[in-house]
Amino acid sequence: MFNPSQQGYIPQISIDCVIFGYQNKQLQVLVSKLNLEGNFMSLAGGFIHQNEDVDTAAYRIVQQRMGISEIYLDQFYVFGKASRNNIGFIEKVMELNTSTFQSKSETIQTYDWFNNRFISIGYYALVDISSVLPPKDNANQQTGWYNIKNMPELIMDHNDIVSKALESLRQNLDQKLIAFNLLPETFTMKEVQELYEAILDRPFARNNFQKKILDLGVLQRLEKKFTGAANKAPYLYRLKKDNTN
Amino acid sequence: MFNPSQQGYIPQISIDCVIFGYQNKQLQVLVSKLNLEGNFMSLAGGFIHQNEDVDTAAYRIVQQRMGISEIYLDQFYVFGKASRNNIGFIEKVMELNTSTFQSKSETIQTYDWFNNRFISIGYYALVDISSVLPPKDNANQQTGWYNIKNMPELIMDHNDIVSKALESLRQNLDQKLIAFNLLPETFTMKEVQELYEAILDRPFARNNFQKKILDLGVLQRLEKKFTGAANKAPYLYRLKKDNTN
DNA sequence: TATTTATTGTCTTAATTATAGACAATAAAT
DNA sequence: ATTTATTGTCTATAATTAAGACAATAAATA
Repeated sequence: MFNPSQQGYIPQISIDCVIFGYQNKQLQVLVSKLNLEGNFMSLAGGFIHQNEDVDTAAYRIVQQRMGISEIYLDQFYVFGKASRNNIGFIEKVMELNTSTFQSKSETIQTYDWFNNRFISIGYYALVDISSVLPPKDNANQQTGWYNIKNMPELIMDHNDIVSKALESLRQNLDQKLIAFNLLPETFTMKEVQELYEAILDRPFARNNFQKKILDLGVLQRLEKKFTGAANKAPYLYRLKKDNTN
Repeated sequence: MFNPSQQGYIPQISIDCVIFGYQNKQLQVLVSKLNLEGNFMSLAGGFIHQNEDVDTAAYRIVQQRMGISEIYLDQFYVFGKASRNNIGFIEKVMELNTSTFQSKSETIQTYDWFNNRFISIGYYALVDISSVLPPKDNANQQTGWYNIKNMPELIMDHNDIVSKALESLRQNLDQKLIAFNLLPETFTMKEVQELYEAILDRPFARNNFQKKILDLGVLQRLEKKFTGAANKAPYLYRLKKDNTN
């Protein structure tokens, strides 16, 4: 984000990624606290190399952040307001980081390309939280997963980007079968239901939900899961590897 | 498109607009033959001024082409392959336009910015063909409306852009009620049905289609339309001005 | 003027899908 | 052996969608 040069990047275009995870029966978004004085919370973002597909750049940005390579990504919207620049953000940063940035004029010159108006391409990523390392910066305790219902204030228009990403995720949920990207390899039907309830923020009837999901024909039933609870054990499921089987 | 300078434009970003119309019971797309030797057919495209919203730029591009101001527009996809540049296109143009472009090296320098890799933001527009002037360039007879089922070969990846635009239009048709933007102010139910059949490329049962559309509650029934045909005259409808009424 | 013809608007019925209710199966605690 | 909480699946009901039927009608035809 603070690469002081735009060498090799396409100017005035950025990518912002809303990384969704699922934990504690709630949809979560990965937010990074920037390594600066002041409470600057941000989505995973970056720029596009001259010889790089936009999709590839988005993968790179999320991979660097998450340390995993198999990631579900969807491009969902372009944020293109003329007023969309980093000036207000940079000014706040300089105000609170006088020791880091010597003089205002020098800073403005160094980050000149960054002060430009930027068009941002929005992507959302769906990751299985349980398969990634706890995404804490050593320095920044506040970096991590935030409940979508209780997001902190983010820099620039990142809160709007999160809202639009959630809207798109909800839209696509039934057409593409992407929710399973938020779950571990194997899962129970109840976990699927709770995930759908978290994403769509509404309850489902257990009996009918199970039928609907099984009728999709994309799940493979595995052995029962040992829970230790004093009741019938649920089956584990996983996505069929191949639809032709 | 052939502005020889990028003065004031955001570099390496373009907008391409798929302008949809409806005529002869078929969905049509507006295609322009470029004012050059050779059969270069293109979508309506352009660039974004530094101080202009991306949405505003798209409106400007379509308005300049259509000569009308009330236009329905939707941003639908970003085309961002690294290989997406104009070099192959420019080379073909130069090959066929030796008198216009003196020397190859000079041309390449003049259009240097244009030879860059470009990221294009796709919009589709829905216009009422009957309310716009016949969009013929005086010089270019081939400029005009083309049946979506019989598109000519377009420059660069414009055929792919059309395909993706149609896909998005179909997706949005039921959620947003945008089809009426393709019809004149007043229309019969049969015309609505034929429009839906053209867009979705499948038949609808007349009785149930009429019920479905009327149940939306967005249409206002007007007087009967005189057809002169030896049968019952159909009602005219128009969109309700205000949903609260 | 009565009849015919083609199309429109709407009603009724059938089929399908979604929602709600019911209950046996079961894993461990009592 | 009984109790308890949860799971998987069945049946019954409601709602929606699709198919069939028919009267209304505008102008041509007899």
